[in-house]
Amino acid sequence: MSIPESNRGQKKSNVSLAEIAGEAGVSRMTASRVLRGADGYSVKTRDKVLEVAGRLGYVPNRIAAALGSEASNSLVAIALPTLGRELYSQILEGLENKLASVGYQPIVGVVGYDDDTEFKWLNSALAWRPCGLVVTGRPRSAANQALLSSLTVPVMQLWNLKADTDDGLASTHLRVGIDHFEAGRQMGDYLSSRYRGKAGYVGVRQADTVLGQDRLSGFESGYGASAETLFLNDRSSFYAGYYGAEQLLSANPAIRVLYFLDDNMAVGALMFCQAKGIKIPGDVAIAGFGGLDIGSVMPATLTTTRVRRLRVGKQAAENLIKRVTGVPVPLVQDIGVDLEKGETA
Amino acid sequence: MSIPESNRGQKKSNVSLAEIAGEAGVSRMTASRVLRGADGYSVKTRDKVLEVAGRLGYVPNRIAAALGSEASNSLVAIALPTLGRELYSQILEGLENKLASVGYQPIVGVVGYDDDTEFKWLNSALAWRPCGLVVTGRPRSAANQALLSSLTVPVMQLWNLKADTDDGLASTHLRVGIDHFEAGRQMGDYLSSRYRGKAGYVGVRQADTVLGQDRLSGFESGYGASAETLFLNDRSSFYAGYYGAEQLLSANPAIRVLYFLDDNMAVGALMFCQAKGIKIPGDVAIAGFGGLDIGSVMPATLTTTRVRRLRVGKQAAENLIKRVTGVPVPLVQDIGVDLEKGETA
DNA sequence: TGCGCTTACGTTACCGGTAACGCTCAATTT
DNA sequence: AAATTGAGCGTTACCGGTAACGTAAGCGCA
Repeated sequence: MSIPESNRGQKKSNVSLAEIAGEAGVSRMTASRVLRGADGYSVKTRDKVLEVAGRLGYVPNRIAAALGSEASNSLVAIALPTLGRELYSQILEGLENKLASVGYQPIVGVVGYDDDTEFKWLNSALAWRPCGLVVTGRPRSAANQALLSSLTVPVMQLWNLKADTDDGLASTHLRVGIDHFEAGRQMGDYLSSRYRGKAGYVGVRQADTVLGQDRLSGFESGYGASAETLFLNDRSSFYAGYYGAEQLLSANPAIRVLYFLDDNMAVGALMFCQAKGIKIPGDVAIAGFGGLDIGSVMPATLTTTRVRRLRVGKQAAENLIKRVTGVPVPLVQDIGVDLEKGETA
Repeated sequence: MSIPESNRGQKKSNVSLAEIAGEAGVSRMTASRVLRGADGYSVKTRDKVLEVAGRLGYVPNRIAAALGSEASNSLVAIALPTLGRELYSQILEGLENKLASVGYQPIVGVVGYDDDTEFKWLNSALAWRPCGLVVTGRPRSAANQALLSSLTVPVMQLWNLKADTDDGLASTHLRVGIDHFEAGRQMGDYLSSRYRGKAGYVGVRQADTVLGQDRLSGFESGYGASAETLFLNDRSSFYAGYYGAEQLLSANPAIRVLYFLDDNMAVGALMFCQAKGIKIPGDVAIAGFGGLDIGSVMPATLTTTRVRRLRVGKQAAENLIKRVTGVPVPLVQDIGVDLEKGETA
């Protein structure tokens, strides 16, 4: 079964274990052992097999391997609400970095905040029998809760740490992220130490889901007063912040402190105030969340909560893989945040 | 806190075709036909099989399907240089949207601009026998060129349209993206119609690769003069633009027009100029590339080249899938760009 | 010399699907 | 009435690996 001389180096994906074995004069099983780095072969055999595999350009077939032994699937399914903004795309970068470094491959899905989309995606992703699943923590429909709870593969819940939000994840599911209530509380606390007066908050709502509710609650708790709120039916964006600030401030001129869902919006608001001659932080103090790069080059550096997004992804991947491979790992891991005291508040 | 052996539970998805078939009183093959939507069964049989599959919560095993028929792999491997910034993450979002809508799954890899990383990733991704491959067009090492050229699955080259850049992609490979030379030329042309004087350009270099070279060439061609250039060994960022503008302007005070690798950097430069009291566009005109959202809320709207990033991804996925399924498709497709005449130039 | 233990393999039986082909039987054609 | 057809379904043989088990040769040791 040797490959004709003329075919060398072509059609890589046609080279199978059987061909390697034939060329090397051993059984398929022996070739398999050598190529997997299992033991049970002599140095001579190993060298011969590796030589042939290298010469023929053998690429192992993970599909067959995965079918053959249920345990050897190295696919990790990752569902993210969105990718277009820095937050989740950097988390994904962290996830991918770590996964790739230990030989795993991510299957990625963008499922928004819609239960139905998520449900469908989960089903098609599970058809690949991933060895692990990554989702973001959030309230879920009963169907999705049931599906996630019925799984035997490890599930990692990203970003949201709180277990008591009704996210339908069983207590065996892993969590890596931050405590959003605490992040909001910290910011509210800091602002209340420097300013008095009415607080305002601008966030967004997507598919009937209000994003960042825990942070808002924490903020109000820390600030010691409830905030005037405005929820835009939109994605978070610079423009949403610009527009939101305009709306909220004109409706509530007494607002002294403005908190935002994230830095994109806070920067937009900053631009709005700058355009309108509203003094920051003299007239209105502004705070965001996330610690995006843009904050650091603004005319006034943004007061925000810095989150190590790459780190969240890496740690999530690491813990998930540990669980997959049977290494003990903490159920919940808090990455923590840093309050960035900028010039806008 | 750690739960070592919780992996041991019952497998939810061990419902196999055989069980469905048994329950429904038909052969595996018939159940397979029904579940795949192939033909060759009666309405009665179909209803029975579907009922059983629904009741037992059958999730098809794509791994087995892919092994069984070489053609049925619905995995698409996607290699991106980075994910943290808006550009590639939005392209990925577009890719994923389209792929998911037609039942395909993306396997994602972040390979930077390093040939070795890309080579390793390609090999591990190919082990999943994807039905298509997406990479970004750029100069490649001989090994990577050879690998890509030896493949029998369709390859989609993203972003860079030019065929004559030494990217090692065979002429059968698909391309979707924009003409970067033309985009630069257009901008240079526009700026030369409004300003005279020395031009400057700030870009970045990563892993010995100068990014956006074609745009720079086009820009110089359109502007009618070569530019003072500065290449930072860094990722593109607001801060890089801030710093780059500072460096280049102090070294060449005569610069009248500043062009940047992308909008992130242009915005950073804008901030620098604003901080230093340099009038825009009175003293220096600034132009970026990409059309990021941030540009539209700046105190002065950014002059830039708008690119529909989501569209690039969607179209790339669409063309690739067409090729995979044998539908005729243009080899090269230009998404086009729009010159955005803002207030900074 | 015979017994057990290793080492280094080979054999067999799957994993869960699908392609290819074959069979049956009722409806239609000749 | 015999021949032809095709819808509907079953059988067989894989796909390319891996787990589990079997076995022959070599070695130490009683």
